Amino acid sequence: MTSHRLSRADLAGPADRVAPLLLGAVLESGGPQRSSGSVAVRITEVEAYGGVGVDPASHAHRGRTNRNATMFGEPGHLYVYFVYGMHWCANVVCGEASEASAVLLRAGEVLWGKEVARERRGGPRPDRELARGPANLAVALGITGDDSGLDLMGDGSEIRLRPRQAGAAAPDEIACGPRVGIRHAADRPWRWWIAGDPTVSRHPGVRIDRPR
DNA sequence: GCGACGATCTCA
DNA sequence: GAGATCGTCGCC
Repeated sequence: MTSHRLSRADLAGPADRVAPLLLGAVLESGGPQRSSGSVAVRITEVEAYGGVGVDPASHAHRGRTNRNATMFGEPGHLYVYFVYGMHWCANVVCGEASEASAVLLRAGEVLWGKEVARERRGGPRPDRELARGPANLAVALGITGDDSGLDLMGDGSEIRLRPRQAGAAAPDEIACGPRVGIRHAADRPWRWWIAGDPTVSRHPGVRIDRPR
């Protein structure tokens, strides 16, 4: 246990180095800690996305646009984008400002605020599924496009990022593999997750589709 | 201005 | 295996 806040400097490294550091970190949304309405998620699965020109799978690959503008800003800010006409996905901006890299938060374990999260997910659901998958994680935390650009490192921020506790998610418990759902640079092993954690969205080689 | 497609999820 | 559903971006 530590009161050390994850610093902006910690996030200023390259996405593929920052990403595994975020495993075990806690993202909290809403009012004061553990007050009603507040939801906290321990991050269990992430993906790194590089910046301009270096990562064909990244939104920033072709340069700055209106949508990805937040990625070009300070590390430690929240980048939220809309996909498939219905889902929001949350990222932590990292790297040096203007580098435009980010870490997609793919899954987490809801630590508190489970009932709020369950309501937002729209009905009865096992705890481990409350924030499993990037779109579901955003729903559980109540994150939408309105939150894009928020400073996650600010004490008074609506959404806050806290470092993982000492000892949690030790390196030998971290697994990595290819990113999910992308076409370009699909072989780059830039997805990290906490090995064996039931809240991770997909495990390699494990079929999660229901059998027909 | 238009059209194709996507860092997904759910149900069958 | 496919549908839901719409903002974004590249290209005409």
